[in-house]
Amino acid sequence: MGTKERRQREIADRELLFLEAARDLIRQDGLLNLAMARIADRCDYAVGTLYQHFCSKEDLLIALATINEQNRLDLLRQVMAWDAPTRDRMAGLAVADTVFVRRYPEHFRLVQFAYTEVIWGAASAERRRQSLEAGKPIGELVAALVTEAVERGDLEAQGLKPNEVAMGPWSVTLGTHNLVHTEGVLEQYDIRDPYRLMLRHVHSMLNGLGWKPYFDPSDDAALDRKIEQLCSEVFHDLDCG
Amino acid sequence: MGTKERRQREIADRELLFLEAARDLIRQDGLLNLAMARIADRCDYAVGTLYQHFCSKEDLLIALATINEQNRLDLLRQVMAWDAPTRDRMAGLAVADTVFVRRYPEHFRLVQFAYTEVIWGAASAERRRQSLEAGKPIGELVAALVTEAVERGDLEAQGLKPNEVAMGPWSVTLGTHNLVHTEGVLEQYDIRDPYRLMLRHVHSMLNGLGWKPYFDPSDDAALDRKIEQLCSEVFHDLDCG
DNA sequence: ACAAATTATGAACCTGATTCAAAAAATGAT
DNA sequence: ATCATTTTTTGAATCAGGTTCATAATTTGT
Repeated sequence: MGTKERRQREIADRELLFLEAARDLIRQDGLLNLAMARIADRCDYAVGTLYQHFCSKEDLLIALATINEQNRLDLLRQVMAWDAPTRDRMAGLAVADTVFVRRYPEHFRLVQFAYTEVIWGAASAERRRQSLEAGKPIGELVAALVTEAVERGDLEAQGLKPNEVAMGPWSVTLGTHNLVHTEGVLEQYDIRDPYRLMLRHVHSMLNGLGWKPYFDPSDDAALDRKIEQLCSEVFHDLDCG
Repeated sequence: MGTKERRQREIADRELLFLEAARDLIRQDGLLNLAMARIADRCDYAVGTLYQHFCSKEDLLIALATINEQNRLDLLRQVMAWDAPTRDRMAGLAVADTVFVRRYPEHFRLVQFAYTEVIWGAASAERRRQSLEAGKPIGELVAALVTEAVERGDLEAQGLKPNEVAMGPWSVTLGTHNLVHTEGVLEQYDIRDPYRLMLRHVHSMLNGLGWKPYFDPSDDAALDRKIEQLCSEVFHDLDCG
């Protein structure tokens, strides 16, 4: 009795269809102008059908952020599987984010909004659970890398748990994404290439954490080489700017 | 003819009244449940009057975030005026934020929301201008500190402009505030004292930037002493946790 | 004390999210 | 293939809350 399964698959496909339509609309008209009716329209379904999948607009936004995070996870996994020193992989995770931003320009803006009390709180409990669940592997990935670095002698944990160490670079990247998406700020402070700067600052922090081998953040050519290497060895097919 | 001035003052006072009511309501019922009618109610004014001050709800949110930032600026200025090495003052700025959070628990959550495309884009151009304007002194303050540090030989800029250096610690603190306000995340990664960790990571980054004198981030007692010192010498009257 | 100008009011309006009764489609037993 | 039953889809109606604006109240100037 494959009918039920087919149906199941169709439903899942439709959910994806809605989310992709939402993504398109956000890219096209901005998050500000996203309307449920328009998403349904674009997919030639009635709004009621859309509500069969998402119990509210907020719910849909969390769902969208969540599948994006899953795509991001794929990228991070590739970096993790890279045959390179722990430090290069750690820095590589930040590079992966810059690549991801090019592919999903709206993602971190959406994240900033979606994980706000207002949106998060209005999503369904189940959806929130899924979202947290989807985030778990990312945390584990980074924690595993920290653990490996400690084991290999590249890093001293100095009393911090892996997650606590990870929170350092994490806050740098998250903070940067935020600054990038806060209009007017970069212009005001005349910061031209925030993501390049992010990579430098990540390296400064890794240096500060004593994560070996030391890397000179002011060596632009070396940074270029690292990025180039990662892109050719890991992101074969992707736009590395 | 002081009548006009008095009137002016009354208007300004009322604006503050509205903003404080909004702040109270946010603390009480959450940003999610903030309603314009309720703000007006609580102040015993009609909604129309509220709209005489703020052309939209988003406008009000930006205004609230802006006056909060001005209060934050006061705190940061105190740190800047502290008679201490540049590095202590830099780290002190982060400590100031932790103090500020205790006083205005909703602020960074509000900021995260308000500076989102959706809210920012719906506020009036004038309000946005004011908000950027209000943020300027904070940037200048930090930039001035970086410049001073370079002049005193505490720090090598290594080709970065003051603002670009400042973006390092800035992203760490901003990122941390974000993590703190993203529900479920700290629990999931079992991070108990994010702001303490933030201070450690700020120090790691300052070490990584080569900002002298070196400070051992794993020395808990030393960190406590620094915090204690700042609180007694600068924040006499404030709750330093 | 009065006309003109300013300001405050809140019911009505409007937008867009959400619901739900009715219609359509799918299922499955005969 | 037919029909009763169940499931799914539909979109007009409802609802919530932000916003407007004609009217009322107040202030100002003479």
